[in-house]
Amino acid sequence: MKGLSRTHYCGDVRSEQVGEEVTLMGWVQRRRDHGGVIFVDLRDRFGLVQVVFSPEVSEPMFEVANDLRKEYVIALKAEVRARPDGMVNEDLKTGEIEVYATELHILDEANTPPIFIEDEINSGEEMRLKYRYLDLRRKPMQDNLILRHKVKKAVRDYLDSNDFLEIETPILTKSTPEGARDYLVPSRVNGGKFFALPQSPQLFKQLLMVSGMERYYQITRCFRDEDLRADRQPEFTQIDLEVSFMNMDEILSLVEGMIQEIFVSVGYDKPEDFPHITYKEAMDRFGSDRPDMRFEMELIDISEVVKDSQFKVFSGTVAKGGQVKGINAKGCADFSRKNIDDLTDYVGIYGAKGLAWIKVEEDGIKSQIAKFLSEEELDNIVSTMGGEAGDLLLFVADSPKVVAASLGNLRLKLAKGLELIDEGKFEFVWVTDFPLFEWDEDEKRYVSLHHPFTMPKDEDMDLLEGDADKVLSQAYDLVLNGIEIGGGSIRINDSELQEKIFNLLNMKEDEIEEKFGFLLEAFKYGAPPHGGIAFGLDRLVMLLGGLESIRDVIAFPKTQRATCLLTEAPSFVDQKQLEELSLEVDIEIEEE
RNA sequence: GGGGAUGUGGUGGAGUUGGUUACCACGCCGGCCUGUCACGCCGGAGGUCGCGAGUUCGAGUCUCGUCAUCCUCGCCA
Repeated sequence: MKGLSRTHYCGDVRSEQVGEEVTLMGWVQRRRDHGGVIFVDLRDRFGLVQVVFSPEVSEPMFEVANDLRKEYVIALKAEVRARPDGMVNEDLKTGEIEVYATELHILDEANTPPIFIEDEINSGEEMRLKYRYLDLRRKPMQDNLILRHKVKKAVRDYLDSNDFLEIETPILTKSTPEGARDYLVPSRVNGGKFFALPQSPQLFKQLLMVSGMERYYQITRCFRDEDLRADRQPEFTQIDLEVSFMNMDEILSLVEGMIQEIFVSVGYDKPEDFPHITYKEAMDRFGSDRPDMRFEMELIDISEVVKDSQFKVFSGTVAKGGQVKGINAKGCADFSRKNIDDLTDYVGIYGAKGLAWIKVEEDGIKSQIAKFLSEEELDNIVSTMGGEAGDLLLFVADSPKVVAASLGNLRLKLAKGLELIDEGKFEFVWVTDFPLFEWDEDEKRYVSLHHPFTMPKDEDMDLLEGDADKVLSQAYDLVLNGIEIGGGSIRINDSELQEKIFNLLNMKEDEIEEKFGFLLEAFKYGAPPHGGIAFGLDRLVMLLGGLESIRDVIAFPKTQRATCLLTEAPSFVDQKQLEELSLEVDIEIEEE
């Protein structure tokens, strides 16, 4: 660094330093050449400061300043001066001063960057990902990573003060059945065998409870080889924790404290309300197990009202065990045919075969289904739906699953379109009382809704014999603004009950022994009651930052095809590497 | 695996019913300028229109295929 030693960050120079000599380092944001004087905005992580180069100070230095271009890395000595009258820049934290360069060194030249280093996004995401290191020079991206850091620090401070220990668990671990597809890692030493990257540290954290660690946490990477979304990456970060000797309510209030600490530490109001809703109620009222509580527009069941109607689409669906539900789009009676057709297409994505509508207008009802319904039935429907003049009532008749998915998502779409959502608001809700099992039609067996280590509710234990699909679990999800940010459960700590659950999942004795024998064995040596939860750090930071995608809070995220545009991973490997790993690749490798 | 959107100089976009030399902004290069801060002014360079076929006298534009990025259904214990 040409023997210089940095004395200040660019963004930190203030009027107090007027008259002092400072040594600054950073990147050239912009150069303004006025012939006789050159201004350079110098940028580092902490801000911008205006540097003035004058030939009167040093002719050779001025010549060097002439060669400066965007993103050159420079070091300089300069005198801090107050700006002349009327020259103060209100938009800059350092706007009251400028620094007069006395010595200038170019530490590294720079090619013209392919994307602009500006606060506003001026490039497509493909460019931003390919040149991620440049995208990360932009202040909004730096702010996102700073926010992420603050959240992690708040988590560590809070959990540390509550006697939690941060303990690492293996990244190379064992493939498990159930759940998401594993990322596999071949073992060279044990040819033909594979490690799996963890989908979560679930089994290890339970073993740590058997070890008597009592309170464990870890901010750790998890891997799932499934298709990506705006809020799903193949590797993502969990705030994972587990405690012994706490019941569900105690765990929930413990983590509510953590959430409060996080919010306060990043400058938001402390959230106070963490209401509870059961899974069933969430599905009934919102058509989702992660309801967005920032607005109303709940789903209303009209099955009883229409079950005997002449309109076969409604009555027939009810007769077959389906349901008819609707939502009331307040004030939307002026929607055009085209609008409604679009909404019909939209619910089609979720399997709905149609979307019935009723417009409630001053002079009566307008509806494509009015002719199939009696006046009394129509009146009944409108009053059940709370319909008033100006409202648009929208209905789906189908299986409960399709009704929930289509109306639940329609509710969200309408709310966004009608701007019913206060974007500055944070609304939490705990979803509890999840079913323990779900019937898998493809595999013709029960699968765990949460995971196989989840404790059934005490009062449902006897239902395990014969009525397994009715058993509720001691599982809980924390939902924020319609996004699941955390989920956990009280775990089974009894090897006999655990074996019974495995059996209900139709797992064979030898499979249980091979996959989970070590866990069942561990539970025979005194396992404390325990439970825990894992938060999706990326999603949480995304929400706190008011962002649309977790890619914006991950330094080097993957594309939707699960590739890295920067490193071009994944890639083919040498034949020699494959041979060492006892692997053969069964696809044509295209010539470069 | 399915549905949808997008792809045009370095970047972001426009490009009509298929028809002269593909346009604009920013950026870049050169010149001028001692108070700018998205500096200004003058001049200049820079394009296989993602890729491959097809239709046509003629394709950025139409058709088919393919690749990439994004949104999404399935999937995600």
